[in-house]
Amino acid sequence: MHIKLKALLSELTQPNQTLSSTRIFHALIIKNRLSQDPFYATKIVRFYAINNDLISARNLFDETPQRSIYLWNSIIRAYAQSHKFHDAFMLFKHLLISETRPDNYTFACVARACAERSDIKALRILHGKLVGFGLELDFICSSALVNCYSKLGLIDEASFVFRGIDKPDLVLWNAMISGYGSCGDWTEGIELFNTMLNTGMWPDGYTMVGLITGLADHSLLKVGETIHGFSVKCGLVLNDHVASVLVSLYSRCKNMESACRVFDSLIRADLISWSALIAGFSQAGDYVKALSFFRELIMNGPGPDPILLATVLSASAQLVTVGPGSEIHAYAIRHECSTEVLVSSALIDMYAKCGFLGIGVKVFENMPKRNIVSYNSVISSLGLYGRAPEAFHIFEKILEEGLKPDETTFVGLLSACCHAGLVNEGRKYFTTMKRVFRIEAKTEHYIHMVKLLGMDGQLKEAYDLIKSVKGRVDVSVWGAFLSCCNSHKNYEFLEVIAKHVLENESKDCRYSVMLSNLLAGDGRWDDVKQLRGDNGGAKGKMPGISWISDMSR
DNA sequence: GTAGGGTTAG
Repeated sequence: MHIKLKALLSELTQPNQTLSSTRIFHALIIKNRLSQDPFYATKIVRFYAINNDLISARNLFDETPQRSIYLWNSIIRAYAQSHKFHDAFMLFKHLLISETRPDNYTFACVARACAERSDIKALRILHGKLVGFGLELDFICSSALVNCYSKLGLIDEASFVFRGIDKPDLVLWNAMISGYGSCGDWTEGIELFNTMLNTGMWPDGYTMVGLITGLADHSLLKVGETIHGFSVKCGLVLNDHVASVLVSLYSRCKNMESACRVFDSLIRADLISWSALIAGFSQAGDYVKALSFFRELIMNGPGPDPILLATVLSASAQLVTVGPGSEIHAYAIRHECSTEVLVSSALIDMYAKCGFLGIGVKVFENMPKRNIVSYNSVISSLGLYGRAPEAFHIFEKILEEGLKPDETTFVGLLSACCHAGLVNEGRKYFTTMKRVFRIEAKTEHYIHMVKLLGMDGQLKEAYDLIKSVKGRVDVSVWGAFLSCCNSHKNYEFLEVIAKHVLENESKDCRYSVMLSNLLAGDGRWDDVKQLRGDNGGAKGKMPGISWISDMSR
């Protein structure tokens, strides 16, 4: 009988085993009176955990009198992995007062739970306990600690743990390198990488991923390319994980040519790589390509998930045609994920931007569960159509629900005020945001307030508001002010505006166009000519149309 | 004990 059970067990260990096969196995174990055996109990607990049946897992744990450390670890891990951290910690506490001694895996698992719930205090206590058990030099514990400390931004503590280890293994090196990577300290990461190579340790895919993940912007693209080149040169297999990180790196930097090249080299691209590529095209503004890759994925690739659907919906919103977006909506309905918060929020926005506010509102009303993003979506959408009172009403609902409005909520509200020309309401929300909700005003908020005041002719007030900003004022705020001065033909603030716009000249030529309009309005033709002649980089980009229209005015 | 993608703000 045992042999038969062992055979069944190995069959169950296959990745595609299900909850029902676990139940059958459990029943068999009970029938053979083996359920008291911690070995089988552990296996079944793990199977239940994989199938998200924590209740059965817990029942079995409770019913097993002899609890090996494997059994304890399995049930603790089961809770931790489904983010039931409180239960995981309670069990851990029970374990500590039981006769069983926790092992390195227990500490590693609980440490990870601390990191996932951002509980620095608990992690430190755990660290102390682990030292008490004499596990501070254990590779598994210390790599878990290095990971957790760096995930919580405590890179110095991570490095302290790392330096305490005499001859780190590859996983520990990788943990420390990716710690530096994830906190953006790529110079330290590369230095450590060199040290590692000097000790004779050979990198693997994890090392490369760790090195590259922190590189996010254009200035670091070269570094990424060098690392990419290094791994190819050293004959390191560009396994799909490394390749997918590269796809994501190149996509983030909007270098879609390289992203595609690496993507094509993938033997079998998984959902994450597809998503990185599609998001890359979308962020680079190539929405059509993003959607065509999405179509290809639907036909040949893995099934999309809510995250990807939200990405492609935002891409189709940018196209301002409802066709692609509603096709995606239909797809989402067919696959029963149209009511996911992520998907619905993107749907509301897409319908509103494509001219179908009503459908967007319907989607909102049909949502079984909402979060602040969904509320923000509907507020901005209503605002976009000038339906400010309804947007205000949604805001009240947020408060009734006990949700916390965020920065974006107020961007939406202020934009609604702008679209409806409600200066006093805008002022009120701006103050409430700062005083009641302690949200600091950001560029977007200032843009809307400046527009709101400026369009109402309160140019002096708008100017005072800009001057009250602590720190750097983004050129777009000056741009908003400039456009108000233009429409009121007010030349009082011309000099100060010109100063700020010209400082940011190369960034965006729209502002110099508007500035030349203002100058022209004031009859300062020499300045206009100078602006057109002396603006270096922006020169070629400056459209001639505003110039011509101003001359003929 | 180690890896990658995300919605709202015109």
